[in-house]
This record gives sequence, C-alpha cells and structure tokens, in this order.
Amino acid sequence: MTVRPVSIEDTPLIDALSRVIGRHGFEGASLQLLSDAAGLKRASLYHRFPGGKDEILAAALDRAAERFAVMLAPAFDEGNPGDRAALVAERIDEYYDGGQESCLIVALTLADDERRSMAAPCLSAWADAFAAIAVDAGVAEAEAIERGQDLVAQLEGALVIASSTGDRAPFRRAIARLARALTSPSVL
Amino acid sequence: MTVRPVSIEDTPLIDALSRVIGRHGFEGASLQLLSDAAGLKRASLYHRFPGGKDEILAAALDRAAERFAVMLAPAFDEGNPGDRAALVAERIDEYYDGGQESCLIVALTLADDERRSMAAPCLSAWADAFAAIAVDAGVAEAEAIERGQDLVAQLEGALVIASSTGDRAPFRRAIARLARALTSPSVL
DNA sequence: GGTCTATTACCGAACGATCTGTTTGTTATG
DNA sequence: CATAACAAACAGATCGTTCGGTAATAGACC
Repeated sequence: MTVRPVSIEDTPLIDALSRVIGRHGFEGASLQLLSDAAGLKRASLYHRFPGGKDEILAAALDRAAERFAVMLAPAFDEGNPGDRAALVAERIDEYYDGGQESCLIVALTLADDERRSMAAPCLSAWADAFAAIAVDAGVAEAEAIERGQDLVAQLEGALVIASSTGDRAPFRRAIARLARALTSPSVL
Repeated sequence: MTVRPVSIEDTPLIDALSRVIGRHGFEGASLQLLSDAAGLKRASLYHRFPGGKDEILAAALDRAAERFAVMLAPAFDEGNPGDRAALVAERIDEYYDGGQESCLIVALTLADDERRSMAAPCLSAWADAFAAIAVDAGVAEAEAIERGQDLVAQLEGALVIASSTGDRAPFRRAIARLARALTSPSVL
C-alpha cells in the first residue's frame, strides 16, 4: 500500500470548499477563492479533483447529503416526536452555526438549470424528514407534507435574511419554534 | 429639446436587466447575458449606463425600491388591516409572478459584502411594512416586528424553494396565509 | 543499513478563452 | 444636427485548465 502525505484531509478540505461555494455561489467561487480557502494551489486542487470545479461541486453535494442525513436522522427514529424534532432542530442550528453559515442550496439557486436542480433532492429530504415527524405527531399526511415544506422555507428564508442583514434573530426564532410547529395539532 | 429614438424605454430595459441579475447573480450576469436580455449590444448598454455593471445594478436596485414602495404602500394606508394585508399580498404575488420570478435580494446574497448590504434596506422596508399592519391589527409592537421579519423569511424561503425545485406551492400558501398571519391576535 | 525505484502530493508556469471596461468610427433615426 | 445604436477592436484581468517538474515517502532489493 502506498502512503499519502496529504497536507489536508478530504473531509475538512471539502467542507472548506463547500463554504466558499455556499458563500459566493458556483460561478462566484473562483478557483482562486477555492484555492485560498483550501490552502492548496490551483494545480493541487486539480490533483485532488481531476474533474475540476464540477467535481468539487459534486463532492460538496455528496458531503452535504451525508451531513443532511446525519442531521435529519432523528426524524426517522422512534420515540416522542417532540423530542425528535427538538434534536433535529439542535442539529440544524449546529449545521448552520446559528444562522451564520450560508446555505449551499440557496447558492445553487443562481447556477445553471442543471446545477440548480442538484440541490432539489436535499430540499426534498429535508421537507420529508419534517413531514415524518409531523405525521408521527398525529398530523394528517397532506398537512404534514405542507408543514414540512413551509418550515424548510422558513429556515431557508431566515438564512437569506441573516446573509443579507446579519440579523440572526429570525433564524433563532425559526429553530426555537420548530418542534412546536411540527407537532402542534392546530394549523401553522 | 432633443428627440431620443430609443429602441427600448428605460423602465422595461431596467426590468429586463434586473431579471437577469436576479436569476444569475451579479457576477453571473455577464454583459453578454445582460446584452441578450436587453436586446442591446454591449456598446449600447454602455451608452445607457456609462458606469457599467455597477450602474446597472444601482438602477436595478433603485427600480426595485420603487416597485417595493408601490407594492408595500397599502401597508401604511388607513383602513382595515386585514384588507390592507390582502392587498399587499396580492401585489407581492404579482411582483414575483406567483413565485416564478427570482428575487434580487437573494441574488445579492452571493455578492461582495458591499453589494450584499445593498439589499438590506429593501428587506427592512418589507418587514417594516408587515409590522405596521400587524400593529394596526392590535399586535404588540415587539411581536409585530418579529412577525414581519418571520413572514418575509417565509416568503423569501418559498422563493428559494420555487427556484430550486420549481414547486410554487409553498409560495402560494405563504401568500394565502399572509393576511391572517399578520392580523391574527395569537402567536404565529 | 543503504540504495534504487515507483508513487504520490504539491506547485510554478503557462495555455486559451472569456470577461469587464473602454474607445473609435459608422449608420440610422427623429 | 443631435442622439441612439451598432460593429469592431483594444488592453488588462481573471477564468478554468493542463503540463512538467520537485519533494517526500514506501517498498524492494542488495
């Protein structure tokens, strides 16, 4: 077996690159910015990702899907729906660092149609996880699905506001309300 | 007085340019794309906007502020808060074409820090207008402000979802719920 | 242990292409 | 005659990408 004297491991590397794409968008994330954030020269990035920017984006999306799966896992566990919702809310808060972190999904909104649709599965998984909790809390399925979507929208919008104005209060409120909004028997 | 044989008037020109910036972001909106959307060659765009892309962005933001003022005007009228909210909701729905239109504010989220902050006043005006309606409906001021922000987040997030997945249902629901959410005496 | 070789990560330098920003001159319109 | 629009080109920067070379390590062989 060969030994690889890497200067930065794959996981933190991809996380750093994801942050740049999330903050500047796919087109705005120039190799210069990516290189700076990674601590690797442009040519070295091509050694890690021979497919160029597209492969970097694919890696970022794979990593996002992986992190989303962990983040949303409690939604599909057994147990009290309220507790599961609270745990998911806590992990979402961690993932987005209390609203400071920008969202890769939002960033891809400004890319080509092809790349824009790459984020859709993440969004669906998110809404589905919320809906699963609501269903377990006794909410009718049709309404549970709507609530899931709407609460994802609430969080995404709060992230946009945080990015634009720096005000993280809407995100904090959305996180704080999440469990109640998912499990409440009445309308949202 | 001079005569100006323009091929496209300022207002529709700026609207077309705004759409391009909203869809591709400021960096992604190359002069090629802007030129195509405007039906004017690059050199002609420089004739209309001698300051280049920055002047185009400034014009787009001025126009957005103007359209926002019209859209939100009923919030500061007199009369039934519920009716005013419904009227504002209708105009928001028009502005974003039922969720099809992408939001310039979201697009600027991915720009430089300087340009990113340019969208903040629009966002504040929006939330303030919502808050004004809620206050007139008898909601305590502190909660009214929060509701305003949260409902803006709901709408922005719904626009993100529409951009990503093409599903405009969350936006439609947010519009439909707006008046009730603003004027309801209970919590959101 | 010492030496060779293969493999790997990384980097410097350059490539062609595209972008922004601008200029000059021409055509067309009112 | 003034203005709008265009064609064509320019420099300079930056884009994504490729190629060749360097340093460092691992295993093989003596």
